[in-house]
Amino acid sequence: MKSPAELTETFRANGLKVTPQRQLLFGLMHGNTVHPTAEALFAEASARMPGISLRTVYQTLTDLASMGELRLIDVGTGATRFDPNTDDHHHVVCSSCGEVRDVYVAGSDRLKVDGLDGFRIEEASILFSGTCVTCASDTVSRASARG
Amino acid sequence: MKSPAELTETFRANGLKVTPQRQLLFGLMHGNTVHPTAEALFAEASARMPGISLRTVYQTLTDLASMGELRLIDVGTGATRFDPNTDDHHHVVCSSCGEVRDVYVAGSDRLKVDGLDGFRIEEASILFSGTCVTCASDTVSRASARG
DNA sequence: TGTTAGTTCGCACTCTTTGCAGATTGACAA
DNA sequence: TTGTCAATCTGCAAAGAGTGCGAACTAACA
Repeated sequence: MKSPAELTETFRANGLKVTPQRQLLFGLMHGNTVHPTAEALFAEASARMPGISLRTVYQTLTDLASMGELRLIDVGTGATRFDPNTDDHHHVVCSSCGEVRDVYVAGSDRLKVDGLDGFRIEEASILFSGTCVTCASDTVSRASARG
Repeated sequence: MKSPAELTETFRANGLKVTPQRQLLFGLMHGNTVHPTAEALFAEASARMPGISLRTVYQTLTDLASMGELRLIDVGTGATRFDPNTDDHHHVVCSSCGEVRDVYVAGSDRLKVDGLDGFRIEEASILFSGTCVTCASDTVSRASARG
């Protein structure tokens, strides 16, 4: 995703207005690596700008996504997550706490794939799931406590 | 997924009852390759057993999934889809009509993956998305019709 | 400073799925 | 065949995640 300053340019160039709400969201998303949900972003935004609406958060996020400035990701935890990293990458999700991290995969061009006949493929996404360190150690702690 | 007869055994062995509703759903899912949603299955079931409730469809599907007899898949089209194919496989979804097909991938063990440090990975799923033949030809037809 | 088109916000509403509780009914024993 | 009891079924309410809409507001530019 571009920097807040660049996005300001881009928005104006596209006939879109740059409002305080949008600037706030540009800032909250820029360099954000936690893959927040709209609700999480709304909480952060509300802390800095009381009164901002969840509707506006969804609106702006959708706009950014349709401009290709951020990616919508669905890791199966219910709510869509937003990722300002537009590099070619994939994700890993902790099935316990839902934490999401970026994953880079090389060599996918050498995979032998069977069953795509008839499809014109536009995208391939790989989602790893497992347990993050924090949740793994929590489990160990609880196990020790139990026995 | 096991055959309806085998599932009957398994259910009884696990202290679960085999009701007409469940038998119907066993039959509808066995060998089913369309990856139906609960709603779609409910429609089929209703045609054969008027009065069956959507709640029961969800219940039974969830039971089968927790017994490992079918997989819950989320291709980002809104509703969860159910897959009786429990082989190690992946999926491709048509971004236009939502059709889902099974895909077999070999060589994934040779991928170079960066970013999984700290995670104990339990699963990796690959989701291809693109346009199916039907939708591709529809697009062509419409384009021709337009001129 | 005025005009106007783009925005914001809140509310109602859709969609998918789950929780609950009373009415039913398999499964097994007598 | 009958009885018992836990498992099930069904309908309805409700939760979570988004989206459509319209009135009030405001950024952008003349």
